[in-house]
Amino acid sequence: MYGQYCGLARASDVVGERWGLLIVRDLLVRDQRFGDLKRGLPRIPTNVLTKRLKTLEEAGVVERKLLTSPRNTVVYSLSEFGRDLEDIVLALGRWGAKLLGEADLDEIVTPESLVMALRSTYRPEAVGQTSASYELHVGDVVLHAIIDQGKLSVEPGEYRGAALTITAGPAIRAVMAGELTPAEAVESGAVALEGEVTLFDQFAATFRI
Amino acid sequence: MYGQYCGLARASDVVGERWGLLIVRDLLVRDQRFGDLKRGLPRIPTNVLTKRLKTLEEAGVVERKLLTSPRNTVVYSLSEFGRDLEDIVLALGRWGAKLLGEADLDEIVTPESLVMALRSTYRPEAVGQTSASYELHVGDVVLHAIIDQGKLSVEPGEYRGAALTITAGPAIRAVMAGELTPAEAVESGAVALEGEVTLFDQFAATFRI
DNA sequence: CTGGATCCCTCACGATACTG
DNA sequence: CAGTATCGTGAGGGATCCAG
Repeated sequence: MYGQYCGLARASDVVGERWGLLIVRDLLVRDQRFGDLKRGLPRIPTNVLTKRLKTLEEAGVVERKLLTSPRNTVVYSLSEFGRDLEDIVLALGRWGAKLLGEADLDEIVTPESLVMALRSTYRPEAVGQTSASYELHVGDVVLHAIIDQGKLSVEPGEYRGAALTITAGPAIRAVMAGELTPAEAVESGAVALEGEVTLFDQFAATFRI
Repeated sequence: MYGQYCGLARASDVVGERWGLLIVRDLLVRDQRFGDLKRGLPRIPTNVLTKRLKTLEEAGVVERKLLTSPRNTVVYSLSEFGRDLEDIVLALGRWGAKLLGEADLDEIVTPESLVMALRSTYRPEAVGQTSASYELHVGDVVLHAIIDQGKLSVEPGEYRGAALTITAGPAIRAVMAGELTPAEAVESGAVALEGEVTLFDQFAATFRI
């Protein structure tokens, strides 16, 4: 399509089209059904989603699995080749995060986007070999991050027993970008804490744009 | 444009549009004038190139410089922020290289694409602390790679005094992918060597898809 | 209800010609 | 050389509809 015999051109063909990498992002968090993807990417037309999934499948990035367990449904899953995109998606998300200012009013945050945001901004050197656990609420989105001896796991959903529960709006980005100190964020009411509130400083140091 | 408050979505806005990353690729090799970019990307319409350059400039990825030295001309150059894309472009090119089969007849190889191909497939562990220098000819494209104590430099153009000069077609990919042994490639005439021909084995081990 | 297919409209892209 | 102008086409956006 670009007329170039070049790896980057081939990659652009497969995952460089509109919506392509966002679909991969969501699949990196967990397997998804068609409707899940549509819910996570509300602005994508269904015909485009269908087309992208077909392209990705033909390129060996995505696998289409038929589930018979509850009833016949389709699940989309990344192949091993597709999973190789993880570091690239994380790096590109980290790069693009520097372009994030305030959120537009019509912009949403999804569980998948936030999970990848935390995974991409994680700084192992900030935590050393310590451990911690956070439950994060941003709007309706709930996810949790567990750091076990320096190893990070971020997943969607609640985590009972999190050491610290953080409730915030998109302003959480300002904290992660260092534009707002943790103390200021709490004071202004932009962030609410529950649990070991002193851990919030560590959170802000651990996830950094 | 995607309705998501997400770093990856912002990155897709800026460099994810058609031709975007290929323009960045070419600028990673060297500063380029409008005509240089057009020559390196023959299939891009000039109005699209104009638009992309404007988008990239507004995002702070590209800087537009006015040269007065020979005469008034414009040169496009990556900003520091734009240079941060280097590892991502290399990784994505490496990933996409796995999708490269035979070249289509209408596909071209440019100096920029080949330079980045070598940079992205370089395996430092294959050379250790040794040194070597290669001049590579693929079609009309000439470039050279110099490895000095394990440190790689790949640039367009000739290099007088290269230890080994390699002349090949797109089949050089098959060697780098391990589908063709260096010996087979030479025997079949797909690759011609000049200089320290025994170095070709090392070349094939050093640049690996 | 899920997993799409279809329709229609718009706009971005592609090709080419032209200008300061 | 560095774009701008014009115009045709195809892909994307949005809503609705349909089959299992």
